Amino acid sequence: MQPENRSGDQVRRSFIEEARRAQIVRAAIETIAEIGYAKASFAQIARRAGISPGLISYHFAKREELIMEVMFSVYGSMDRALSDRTEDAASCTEALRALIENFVRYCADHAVEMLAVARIAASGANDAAKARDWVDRGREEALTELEEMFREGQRAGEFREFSPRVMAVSVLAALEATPVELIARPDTDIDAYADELATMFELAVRRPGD
Amino acid sequence: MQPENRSGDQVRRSFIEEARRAQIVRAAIETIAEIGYAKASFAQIARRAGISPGLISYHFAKREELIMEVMFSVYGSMDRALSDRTEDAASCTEALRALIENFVRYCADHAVEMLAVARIAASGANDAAKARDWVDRGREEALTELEEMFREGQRAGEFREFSPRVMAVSVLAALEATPVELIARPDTDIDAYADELATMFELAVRRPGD
Amino acid sequence: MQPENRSGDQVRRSFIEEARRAQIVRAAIETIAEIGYAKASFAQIARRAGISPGLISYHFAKREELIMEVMFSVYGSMDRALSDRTEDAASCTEALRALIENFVRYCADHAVEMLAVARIAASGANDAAKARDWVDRGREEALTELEEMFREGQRAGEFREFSPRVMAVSVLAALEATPVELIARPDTDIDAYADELATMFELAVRRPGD
Amino acid sequence: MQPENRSGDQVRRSFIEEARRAQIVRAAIETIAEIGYAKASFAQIARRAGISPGLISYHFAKREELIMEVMFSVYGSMDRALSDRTEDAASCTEALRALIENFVRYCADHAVEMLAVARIAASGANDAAKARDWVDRGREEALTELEEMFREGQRAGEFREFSPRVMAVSVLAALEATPVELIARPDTDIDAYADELATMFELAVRRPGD
DNA sequence: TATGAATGAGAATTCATTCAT
DNA sequence: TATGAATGAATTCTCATTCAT
Repeated sequence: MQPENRSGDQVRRSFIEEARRAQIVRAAIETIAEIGYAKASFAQIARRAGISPGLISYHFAKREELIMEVMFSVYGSMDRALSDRTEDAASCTEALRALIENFVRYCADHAVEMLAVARIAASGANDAAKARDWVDRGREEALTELEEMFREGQRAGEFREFSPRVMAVSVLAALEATPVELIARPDTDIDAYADELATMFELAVRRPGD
Repeated sequence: MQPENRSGDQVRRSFIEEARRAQIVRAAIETIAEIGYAKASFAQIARRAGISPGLISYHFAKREELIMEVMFSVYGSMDRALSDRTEDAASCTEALRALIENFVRYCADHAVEMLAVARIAASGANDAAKARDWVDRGREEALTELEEMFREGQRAGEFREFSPRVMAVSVLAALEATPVELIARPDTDIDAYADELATMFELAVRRPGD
Repeated sequence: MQPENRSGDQVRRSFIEEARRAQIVRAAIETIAEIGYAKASFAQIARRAGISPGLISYHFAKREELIMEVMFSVYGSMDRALSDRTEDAASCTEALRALIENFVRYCADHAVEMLAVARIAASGANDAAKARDWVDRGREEALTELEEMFREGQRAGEFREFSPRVMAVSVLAALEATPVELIARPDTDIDAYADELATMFELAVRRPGD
Repeated sequence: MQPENRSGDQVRRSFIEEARRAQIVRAAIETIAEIGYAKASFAQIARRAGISPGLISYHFAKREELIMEVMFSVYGSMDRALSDRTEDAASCTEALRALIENFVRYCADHAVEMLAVARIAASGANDAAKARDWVDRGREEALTELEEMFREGQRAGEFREFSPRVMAVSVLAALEATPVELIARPDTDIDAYADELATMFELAVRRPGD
């Protein structure tokens, strides 16, 4: 669901270095989710990680690199979680439901990460420009895949006639709105939420009368 | 669709001052929409307006005040545009369609403004905190109104049983996704887009079999 | 009690111009006394005078000029008030008492002006440098005159032996502390205050046993 | 002689950091004493300390914090120096003399510091407001203590009848005038100055005929 | 004369990044 | 590797002063 991975960053890194990088990325995610991108200075992130600000620069050449690592980390994990499970769908309707339910459940377990990347993408900061472009490309790919799925469902006579693009945009918007809602209302029944969403779009795409 | 207006800022302002303020607000909106909130410094905004950076401070006591004026300006105009037209709906279904179509058409005419306020709200910046709170309150009100509309439709037997909250969140998300889509694809047929969106949610809410 | 007057500012000024200048000087004095030198911007002074900030610059070439006019105005009036009355003293003791009592009474009537010039002199601001120098020269002259008075009293056998300089510094300090005290405690009985001060220094200077 | 010390700023600081802070405080004191509060910008202070302006902000969150540190530093040292020595006075007369002499001697050794805090207190600047309040409270306390001492001397029949308040104000004024005088006349004989001042006020307070 | 909008020169402050240790 | 002190660039904000009206 995301674009090509990190170009050619085939840098050999020791185990300990990888661990530090992961720790810093984790601290960055939490800090951004909690206080927002603009206030997530190296000082804040370092404080949360229990290290010194200089160490972040030691491990990441530029702030941009750290932010991109956040992206790779979050979307990598998300892609792994979602891709396994959407394959074996018997119909487009089932595939759509599976996609929505899996995504919502993933959000429930990773709301902080989702919030962090959303904040990065939304921030107009210079350091986040590359990340934003990357997210935008990823979003466009996701939209294309969704459109393709809708077109297939229409070809198969499973879905009614509608604009695959508008439907894709709306499904994606509804999905992306989930983390904020789950954080705002932590008591939300996840399965019910997922089912509501899936049902809503099932009704929106199915042939009338089916 | 937005919270109470500016408390008691009944400052008398000359015509020329009002014009300048409007010009600066306009330049701020365009700058934020184009290069993002974080990069929209006074220097950038002033450059676009063809004035000196100091003049912005001359007209707006704090950056926060400028940002709030952007909010008031955009949402004020939006409220005026949307409120007139949603009243006279014969049914909840019609009301929902009217709301969606009006909103989409408004977005088509004011995509830049909508993008700017979205970016302000998403920015974690300190100067935007008040604006973000204000938008959040407005969004919560909008959700409540939508939920109420759905509940009424359900009471009236017009809508099927579903979670008003999830539906409201999804409708709002789809609406809020519109400006980005319209800017990304300027050739989009607005009326078609609005109709697609309205139909989609009509099908999602109506009683099965109707 | 003050140094040579304004060097060569023999500018002819119309009556109306003099009136404006006086009005601005008055507003400056009140503003500085009330909110302090640092916050007494042209905007503040103009607001109090009911005019526009630009008009101050129209009448005073530099801020420094306005500040100097404040000085001339306050010390001019003070000199006039004090000089008339200290002449006809029969003894140094009487002269000292007359000086102290006259000064205290003058302070009581002009506390605001005295506070303003004190604040100007104490402010390290660039614009106040000339005024500060001028006050310093005036203070030095005043000290010299006091010292001379003490020496004369000592020569005449009226005063005990003491350091005229230390006594002069202390008398001046006590006098200069008066405005602040009178403003802090507006209910102070002026005549009693003046008498206390005069008596205190009479006892401090008189020959023991007298 | 000063109000309660810094509330609860028990921040752990490394040795090197403490040293830098002290160096900056020192540079601030000297700069303020030399060129005045208003001109003592971070740039000036940093130039004197041989560091970059940003480093001051690195060590002190706000300008106000630096200014308060100047206050704590100066008055802390002063309180330590004065409190030890005024306790064991056999009479009020002796206590008064001890107070005056100790203060003058302290001023002789710390004229620059005394000048700096006086300038801070006199500056109307916003950043100095807290310091000014603090000094004002301290001054009021000092006056109260002096008044109390005078009242006690009067009750004991040691002092004549006079207004303790006026005497306290005048003594404090004379003391506060000392640093300026000592800086203006560096050759002043300190012990003689102290003795003159003490004698002056002894004569002013003692019962006539004693 | 008078206005008040406009400028431009500082000011403090924030922060990624560097570097000596 | 790690620290955290230090730098320097960028930003907002303040104001005397200027200038078109």
